[in-house]
Order: sequence, then C-alpha cells, then structure tokens
Amino acid sequence: MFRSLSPDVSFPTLEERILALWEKDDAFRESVRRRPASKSFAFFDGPPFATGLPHYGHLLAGTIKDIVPRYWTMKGFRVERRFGWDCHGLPIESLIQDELKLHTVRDIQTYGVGGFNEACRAGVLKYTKEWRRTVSRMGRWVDFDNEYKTMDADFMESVWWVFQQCFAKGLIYQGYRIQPYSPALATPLSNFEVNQGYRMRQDPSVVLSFPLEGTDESLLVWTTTPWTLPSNLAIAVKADLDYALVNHKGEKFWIAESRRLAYFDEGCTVLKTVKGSELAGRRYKPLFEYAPYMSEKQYSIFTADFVSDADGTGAVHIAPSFGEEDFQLGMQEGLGLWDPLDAEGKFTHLVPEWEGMGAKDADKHILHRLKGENGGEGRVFRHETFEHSYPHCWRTDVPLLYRAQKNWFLALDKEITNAEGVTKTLKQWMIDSNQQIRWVPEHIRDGRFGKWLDGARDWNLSRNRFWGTCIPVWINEEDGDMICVGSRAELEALTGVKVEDLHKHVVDALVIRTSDKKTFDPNGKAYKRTPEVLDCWFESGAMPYAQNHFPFENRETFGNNYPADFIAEGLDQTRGWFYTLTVLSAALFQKPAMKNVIVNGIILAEDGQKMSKRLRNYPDPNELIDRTGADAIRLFMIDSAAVKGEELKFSEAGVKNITRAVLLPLWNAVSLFTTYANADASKGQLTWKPGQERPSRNELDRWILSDLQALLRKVKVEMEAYRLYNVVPALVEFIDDLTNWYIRRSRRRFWKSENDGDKNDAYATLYKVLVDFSKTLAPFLPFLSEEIYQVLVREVAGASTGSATAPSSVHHADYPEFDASLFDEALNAKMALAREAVVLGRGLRAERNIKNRQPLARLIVVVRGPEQKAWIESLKGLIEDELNVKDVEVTLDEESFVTYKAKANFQTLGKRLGKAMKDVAGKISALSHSEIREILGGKEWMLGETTITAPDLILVREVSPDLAVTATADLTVALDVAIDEPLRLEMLARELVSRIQNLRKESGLAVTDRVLVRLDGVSGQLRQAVESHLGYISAEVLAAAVLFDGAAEGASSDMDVEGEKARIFVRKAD
RNA sequence: GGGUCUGUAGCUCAGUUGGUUAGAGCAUCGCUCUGAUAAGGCGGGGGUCGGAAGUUCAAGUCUUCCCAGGCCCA
Repeated sequence: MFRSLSPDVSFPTLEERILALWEKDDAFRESVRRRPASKSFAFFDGPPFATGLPHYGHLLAGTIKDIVPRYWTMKGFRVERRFGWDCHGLPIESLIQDELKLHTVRDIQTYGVGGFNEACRAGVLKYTKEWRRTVSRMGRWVDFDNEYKTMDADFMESVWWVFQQCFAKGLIYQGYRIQPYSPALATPLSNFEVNQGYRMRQDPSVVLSFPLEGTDESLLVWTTTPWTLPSNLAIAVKADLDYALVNHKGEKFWIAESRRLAYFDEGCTVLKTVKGSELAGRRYKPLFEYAPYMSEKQYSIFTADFVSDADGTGAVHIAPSFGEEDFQLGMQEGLGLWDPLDAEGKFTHLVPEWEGMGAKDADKHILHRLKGENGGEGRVFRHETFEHSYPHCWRTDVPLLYRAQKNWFLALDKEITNAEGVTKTLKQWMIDSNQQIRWVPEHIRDGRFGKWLDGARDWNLSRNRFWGTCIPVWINEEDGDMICVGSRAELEALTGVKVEDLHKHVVDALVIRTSDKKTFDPNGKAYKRTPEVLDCWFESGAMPYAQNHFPFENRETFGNNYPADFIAEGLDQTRGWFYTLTVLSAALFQKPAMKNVIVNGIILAEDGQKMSKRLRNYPDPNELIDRTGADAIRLFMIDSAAVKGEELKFSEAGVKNITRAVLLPLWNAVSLFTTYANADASKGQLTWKPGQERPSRNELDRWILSDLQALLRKVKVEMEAYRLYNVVPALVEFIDDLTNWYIRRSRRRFWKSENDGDKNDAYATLYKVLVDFSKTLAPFLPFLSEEIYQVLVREVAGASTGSATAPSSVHHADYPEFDASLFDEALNAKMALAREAVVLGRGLRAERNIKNRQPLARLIVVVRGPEQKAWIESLKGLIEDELNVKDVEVTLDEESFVTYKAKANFQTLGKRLGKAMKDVAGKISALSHSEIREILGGKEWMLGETTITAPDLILVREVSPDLAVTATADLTVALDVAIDEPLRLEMLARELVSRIQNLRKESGLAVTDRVLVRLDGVSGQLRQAVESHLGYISAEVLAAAVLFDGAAEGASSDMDVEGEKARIFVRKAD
C-alpha cells in the first residue's frame, strides 16, 4: 500500500531525490503559477555580489528568504521571487584590476575604459553557477532564470529614472566633502578601503609661530601636516580655554596655559592670560602668500569646539580643503576652498616653489624653508617627530590625504510634498517611513536604524570610478547649466544617437547639443556628461523599481508589489540596503519600501571567532550539506537567535543534534505508520483508506488532533509576526508529543491482532496528523516534508489522495488551517494533567526502586477539583497502563497523605504590607495544618492591620518520607507499593515476555513471525507464572505454543529474576 | 571615541507589569526501560544571573557607572 521506508535513512540522498523530482515537475514555478496574480505577496531579494562564493551568512539569509515566501505561498498568495545580482562597484573593479595588472586609475585610463568595463562585464558573473547550485541545494526556491542584474540596460535605465526623479525634486546637488584620497591611485577611497590600510607611521609634529598683526606678539600653532601650510587660511583656538602670553628670550608667544610647560620652562614669564574667545577675530601674518584672497576673514583667528589641549599648543592651523574639521570651519565662516594639489597629490603651478612635488614629500622641504635656512623666516618654533596610526592606500601603501572633493549629493533636508499635499523634509519622510516598518528584532527600528536615520547626512552619490551606472547629468562647461537625462529615449532625442548600453565608455562619448533641452540641435548648446558613476548602493536601493524596468514597463506589476511585504538581510545592511531602500522610497513615494524586515545576525565559527578561511575554523558549506542534508542546516539556523539579529556560533554538532532530535523521530514515526499499515493491509485488517476522514471516539486520537490545532494556531501567530525563532521549538515539542506520547501510547492499537474500529481510528488519526504535519513543516523542512507527503499522499490512491487528485508537491498544498472543530482546550489540559500524574508515578517507582515490569495494585491520584477528578477518571486506563498499576483511584481528599504548610504570597501581600512584609512572611510560614485549612476554607485571619485570606497563602504540601507520596500544585499522587503473590507472578510473566522478545529481536525474526517457545529448568514460581499467564505471554510474543519439554532448539538465553530461573529457547514456528 | 546589541549551568538559550527555592534542551554521571528508535523514562552534579553602586519590603528584571565581545560609524 505505502512505499516501505527504511529506518536507515540518508537525508542527503533523500534530498537529492526530491531535488530531481522538483526539477522534473518544475515544482517551483508551478507553486507560483497556482496562486492568483491578483493576490500577491511581494518579496524583494537583496542582490549579492557574485565575486565570491556563498557562505553561511548567505545560507542563513537565503533560508529565511525561502521559509517566509513558501509559507505565504501555501497560504494562497502568489510570491514572485527573483534572484538579483549586484554587478557594479569596487569589488569587481578591484578583481579585474588585479587580473589585468592595472594598479592605478591612470593605468585604467591608459588601458581604455571600454576594455576595462567589458572585462568587468565578462568577469562579474564568475561564480553564478556555484551560487545557483548551492542556493538550490539548500532547498531555496528562487527564480534564477528571470534574475535581475544591476548591469542590465533596463535596470540601469530605471536607475536613471530614479535619479531624474530626485533631480527634478531638487534633491541632487554638487558640493564638497572631505574624503580620504589616494594620490597614487588618483582617487578618493571608500571607508571600507581606508579601514584596511591603517598602519603606524612617523610624521612631523610642528609648532609654528604666527605673528599677530599690529603687535609684537605671536601665536604658537600646532600641525602634523606641514604640506597643508601653503593652504592655510585660518587658525582655531578653543573659546573657554586659557591662553597665556609668554615672554621668551625677548619674544612674546601666545599658547594655551595648560600646554605652556610642554614648551617653556617653569620659570618663564607670563605676561597675561586671556580666554580663547578674546583672541578670536585677531589677524595674523600668513606663512605663505600663494593662496588668493577669498574672504575678509582670511588669516584670522576663530574659536572652535574641536580644538583640544591634549596635544600641541591649543591652537591649530586651518586649511579648509584638507581635513574634516578644517572644512567644517571653512564652510561655517565662508573662507572658501583652496587646493593647490593636482589629481596625483602633487603641487601645481599654484605653488611654484614645490611644483611637481608630492604633498607628503614636500613636508621636509616646507619645514626647511620655514626654518629660514633658505633665506626665509624663522617661523618653526619646535620640530619633532611622532608615531601614530594613519591610513595608507590599501593597494599602493602610500599615505592617504584627507582632501575636499567635489561630489554629487542627495539632500536630506529638502522638502517634498506627497500626493495628499503633506509637506515634510526628505529626512522626516524617511523617519516616518521607518515607523511603519515591522522590524524583527523590534529594537532595530528605534535603535540602530532609527538612530542612524536621525543622524543621517546628505548622501554622497558619486564615485570616481568606471564600472557603474553613470550619473545621468550633462553639463555645459561655460555656464554650468545642467540637463538630467532619465531614459534611453531622452538621451537619443538629445544626442541623436541611439545606444543600448548605458555604461561609461558608451555614454561619455555622447555630447548633447540642444536649444530647447528636449531635442537634438547640431547648432545648439553643448553639454558633456559629468564623469562620475553612481554609488552602487543607489542601484540596490533602486531595485524595487529597476528590477521591473519601472516605469518603462510593468506599471501594474509594480503597483501590486510595492512596498514589499517582506525582505530579509543581515544586520550589516542597516546602513546599506535597508537605508538606501528607505531613502529612495521616501524620495519617490514618501512611504517605506517594505512592510516587514527580518534582520539576521552574523554567523560566527564554533569557537566564537569570525569564520576565517585561513583558520579553517568552519566546515565547507557544500561538504556539510552533503554530509547532513540541507533540512538539518536550515532548521539549526532558524532555531537560533540568528533570526533576530543576534550572532550564531555555527556548529556541526548543533546541526547533527537537529537530525537526532527532529528529523529522525519524525522519520521513525512515518516509518512505523507505513510498516504497520502495510502489514494490516496485507492481512485485510485495514478498512480505513488513505485520505478518508474518520472521527474517532478515542481520547488519545482526539487529543493529538487537538494538540496539532494548538500548534497550527501558534505557528500562524508567530509567522504573521515574522518571529521564526519561536516556530521551531513549537515544532519540536509537537514531535515529542507525537512520538513520545501519542505513538507510544497507541503502539498496541496498531499492533493488536484483532481488527476493531479502534485500530482503524488510530490509523486514520495518525495518517491525518502526519499529512497535516508534513504540510505544517513544509516551509521549514522542504525536503523531508515533501518525502512524507509523496509517500503518504501522492503515491497512494484514496478519496483525496493519489496523483489524480492531490497536488503534485506538498508545497502546492494549502497550509493547514486551525480547525476549531478539532480543537478542545479542556482535552489538552486533561491530557497534560494525566501526563503529570504519570511523571509523578514514575518518580515514585524510581524512588522506591520498583521496576516498571512489577505490576502494582493501586495508584491514588488526589486532584484539586471536581473537573480535574472527571478528567483523570476518564483517562484512568491510560495511566494504569503507563504505570503498570491495576487500579487508579481518584479522590479530592488528600489529608491522609499530606500536611499543609504555607508560604507568603509576596505578589499579593508585598504592595499592601511594605516593610512589614518580612515579619508577616515569617508568621505565615509558622501556620499549622489546621490553621491553614481554616484560612483556605474561607476564614479571614487578622494580623495587625492586615487581613490574610486564602489567596495570600501559597500552599506547600509536605509528605511523610514513609509513604510513597509526592505532590505538586496540581496533583498529589500516592502509590500502593505492596506486592502480593499474584502481582509477583505477573511480574515474572512480563520478565519472561521481555526475554523472549529480546530473543526474537536478536535472532532477526520479523515482527509478524510466529514462534515456538520452549522452557527448560523452570523454577517453581516461574512455572506457576507461565501457567497462569499463558494467554498473555503467547499473545505478546506471537507464540504458537509454549512448551516445557526442554528440547534445545533455536536461540536461547538464561533467565534469572529474583531467584526465579529458566533457560529459554525461541525458534520460528512452522 | 560614538551608536547599538549581547553577557544567566560545561555548551545553546528561556526568564511576563520587579515577587516566593532562577528554568529548558544538549553534554556529563548514576539508575532504568525497550519489537517504532540514531530512541524512551527517573534522578544527581553543575549558577556570587559580567562587575559595582543605587532605588525598593523585594532586583536576573529598573537606574547609573564600569568590564568584555559582536556589528555599524568615526
């Protein structure tokens, strides 16, 4: 009837088989097609770089990105899932630069941007095959055939459109920002690159004297970058710091009082002391006269908070083009920018003295000159060398310069009016959007992400690179007039040239000539494209629009799929994708780009370190999948805090534990079901047919079905809140309920030889539970659930089963809904109480050292109320059987077993009593049994000002150590431990059965084989036991006969239980 | 240096508006059971809840400071 399942299962092999099945049936695409396009659940996939292989972080994010869409698909939604590739940006450019041995920006230009870009295009998808294989092998369903790539012309065109939208809203502007700059590469670097290049180096630490105008006084000023001195435009001091005027060998110097002794003797003369604010506004004589005069304030003293007296002199030199703080002060005071360096960081003709010399190289020459050794002025007061950590170019190892660069920015403080006429700044729209997003974990919203939004600065969109989407702005060189192009059609109209590729080497060649800014006019004004490309984060943020080539195509699709219902990425994307999605969505539509976000944490190696190829502290993902299977890895990752933004220490042992705790028990449950069902079917004892619903009167059946409903309700709540981490524990608990209670308690019902209704009830129930549970598990364990479904549903013909009627994959089925008609809260509580009684009973047996095979006469269960009494009575038989007792007696009267003591209920009393709490707690614990009874019975006990009533007491039951009694808040259980002769004989019979069963197993007999049992040398009481329990023994071990003839035949063993002996022989009956 | 998250048993983690003796799983040790089992059952050991101070009758939980680690930023 059912395919027979080996308990000896290899999950990786099973998974490979399922993958082939999905492939054959085109199961993924079918799962999408089956659901109506009108009922869409939108998912956005964050694009990875394909310049490296997938690692565990990708597997984790991929698993989350698979589970949630699978779930909503089964809930009836169409969930399109398109894979995306991030093709542009520095990682690929660096890779190709290495391949082509192009070290600098100039090398690339010499090589040719076209050739370089084509090499990037050809190389960027290097690992896509490996990605596809690993992602698919993990069971993730995502559309690779319909993938989007950020380098596709359609995608890039939409990015242009997004940019143009921002441009039209006045959000785009050009401005300066200080950036780390590599003179060797002639390019600014990203923070990421900078962080790779920190090293110790020695630099000059110089104090210079600046004569103040109209006095004979000088200000001592500190710098570590002499090469910026020709660009000096100002000096900054700290307003509330004391500055002293020191007389030193006839010269007068200003210096911060707190720094005075660092440069002068103790005995030096202090002429006067003033606050820094009093020095502000005074003018000084510049060191050099190369810089043009750009402001009336040039060469004067300012106050600034960033000045400190931790080093130097408490006065710092300001060159606004070099250094973040200098730049800020320069902007604030309108000093202007003056940068005498060329692209390679060399002085230009603006500083003829050192023209052609690199900035850092010029340091010593500048100092030499300032010392007056070349006929100049002796302005160097102190020249030292110090060692510090400083960033170097990660490729060429030359020290970086912090330098003002012209960039394109997205302004966050511009006001935007939405469709409803509400006006707010872009930043406020972003902050409002964030409040509408459900973050998992929640704290990201107002924590990491919210704080980041609050402090967000204008977004620097431009990169002086080659392989990216071009900034679509053309500029007239004379008047700076700009045209922002938003599509290929516009570009063609303006240039008269039709292009299909929008990359730099193609687009830069196009010059716009126009008189109306709309159409090409050979005699019109000329506009050339600004040379920068876009930050590739702009492209990933534009992905919701660009993946659909919106607005050029798919307007309707876009409308149905925006904002996304769900996205998921790692915590490191807070400032990355999550941010850029939010900025662009707020800029374009004044709403969030997504409704729900799961943020996963970082995966560390088992030792808590980062996973490192060099340390080899983690198993290769592909090898691990081949060893343990994807289901186990998926569940291990999901069953962790990694799905709420915390880190996960990845351990293979943890993955194996999932196999042991979840996969195998479930597999065994299915295997048991099919084994017995097949056996009974072949004996003609199965009247029930697969898929046939069969209401059972058996409480155990009704309970497991009800328990399953509780699980379904829980899963629904957690999945709708995107709390994946709460789902796996619930699934595990259900598997435990199913295998260690339902199946264990039902084993005999499957096993018994007579065919009655109950047996078929059991099959019908277990079948329904397994099928529904496989559907419940499907999003989480896509492979194993599929196998179970195929075996139980697809491969058998029945009312709702078989290939003719049932969906071809479990993932095409509808997700099981909570069924109120099967749910019985009281039954769940009742079973829980019975199980508690059993646990207590087992404890008593263990405590008294009475083994389970020894039947006992009686268990007394004392319950706390009439309802509970009825509950336990209705499950009497189950408890009797489980605990091997002849009778379970249920009563409400426990006073013969326990003595009451009481503890204070701090919760009710604490607020009322305050400081008297401790005293009262002592008095309560001193109450006697009868006093407690009276209070429980309703008596009010006056204790000073307070009235103590029953709820103020917590009852503690003390049991005498002489009695086999134990108690919890819900139950008191007493075990009658007396063993009379009939009970002893029955124990012996059971012991014998156990020995015979072992022999059967050892000799490899099938569970259905009938046997012949022979006994030899049987001692008196054992013989008596066999004779009085012959029927029981024969039925248990499927004995055709039990003979005392002593003939030695078949497998044998000796038995000796408490002095009762026999030699047992077992062979298969003829 | 700033922001943020984390710190509870050997390991992985729960722990409600502050409330009584801080829990679970795994691991370990002992006992036990077994014709669904790579299992099951019962019990033991194992904790100054990162540290300190404070608020309170009462702090794993609230406040402040400090320490350690991760991520992001500088």
